[in-house]
Amino acid sequence: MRGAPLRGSSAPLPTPSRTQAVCPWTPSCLGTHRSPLEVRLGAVPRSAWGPLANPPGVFSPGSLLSGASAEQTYGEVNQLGGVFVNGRPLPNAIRLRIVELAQLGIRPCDISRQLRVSHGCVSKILARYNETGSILPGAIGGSKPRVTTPNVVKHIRDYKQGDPGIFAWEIRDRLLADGVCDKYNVPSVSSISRILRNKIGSLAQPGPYEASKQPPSQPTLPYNHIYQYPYPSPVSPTGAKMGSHPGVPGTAGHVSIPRSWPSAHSVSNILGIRTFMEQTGALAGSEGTTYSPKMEDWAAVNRTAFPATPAVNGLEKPALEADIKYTQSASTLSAVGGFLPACAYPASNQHGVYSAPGGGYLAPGPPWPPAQGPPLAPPGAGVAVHGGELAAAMTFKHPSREVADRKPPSPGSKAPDALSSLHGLPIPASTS
DNA sequence: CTCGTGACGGTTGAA
DNA sequence: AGTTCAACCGTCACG
Repeated sequence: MRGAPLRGSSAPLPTPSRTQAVCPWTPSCLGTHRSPLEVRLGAVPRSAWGPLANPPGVFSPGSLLSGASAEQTYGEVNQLGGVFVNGRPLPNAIRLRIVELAQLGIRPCDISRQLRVSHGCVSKILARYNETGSILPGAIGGSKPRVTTPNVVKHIRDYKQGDPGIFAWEIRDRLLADGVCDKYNVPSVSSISRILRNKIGSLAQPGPYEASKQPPSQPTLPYNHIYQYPYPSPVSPTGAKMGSHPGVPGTAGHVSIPRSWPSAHSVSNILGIRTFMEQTGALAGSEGTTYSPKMEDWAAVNRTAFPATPAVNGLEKPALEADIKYTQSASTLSAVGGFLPACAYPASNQHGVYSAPGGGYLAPGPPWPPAQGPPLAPPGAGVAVHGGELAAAMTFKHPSREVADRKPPSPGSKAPDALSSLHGLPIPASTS
């Protein structure tokens, strides 16, 4: 009922949106799924990104536009004028921005308008962030890690052989009892039945299965592995590993983003955001081109991302620049406060900006204290959790909130403060 | 006016 | 190689 006919892609872009989107988002994709950072930084998860990865090169905005391939489509425009790719996650940069703005106290509805992202999406991202501490989208596609690993199948077979009359639920219990599986990865009764039927039905066969491929996946690392949410593994939290360098793919990678938030970083991000937005007025510039620019961005983003280290460096500059620009922060804030009209959406240059931020997340990995306040921190805590930075943010929050609320006609007035705060942000409490 | 929520159409990747 | 399935996505519209 609700979904009226309009459905997701609100307006079918005039452009042909058919074809598979090439993932302009690539960047996002990268970043998003799995360990974005990781991916980019180096650990490219094989296939997963494959498609995505390629695209970057492929779909440079230019190409997109060029329309060479006729249909490359890429985006659609939502009711707010924002460009999105149906089915694909928003770019990390935007996701990050959403969270940052929220932490600054900007209301979701305002964030939605500013970034031209549906409020539902903003709500979802913020909710997710509060729950998991991650701004990253979940893993798309694929299947959950198999629970019926060879080892499990082997045990099932053993149980069955030992007691041909055993019921699936009994097997299940035994798997748990024997520690073969834990409650999270124990196969369902139906799965066990299927195994009995398909794989063990013909008990005789020892099962090519066993030997065959054993996914490295140990039962123990079920989801998170793949669906990595940023849970900082309890271990990492110390920040030890990840903390240090973002450059490093590892776990840090994916989680990284959220945690990384280098305060400073965040600041820069914010700044970046601004710039990005402002600069880009782009979208505004040419709506028609809209996508392309975006794509570019993304592509750009990706790129930056890709070149792992180098990228980082590259990023930095941009970031810095951004910062510098931002010094003017006032504008930024003002922007925030004042809310640029829709045009704010940065379509194009973002990448520049983004990249910076993107790198940002990666790189700085400091203080985010996911450590204690892991992902799951309570919603309320969510923000607070961040500890230093976030805390700072929080602090700002109120203020900023005020700012936001006021949205006084004269952005300038307060905004500046806010920004400055932001700068300070990282350590407001501590430093200041 | 906000915001949470669910349906929808879409993409992705493993099986 | 192609299909199926299940996961996720963002948008939209409702309440």
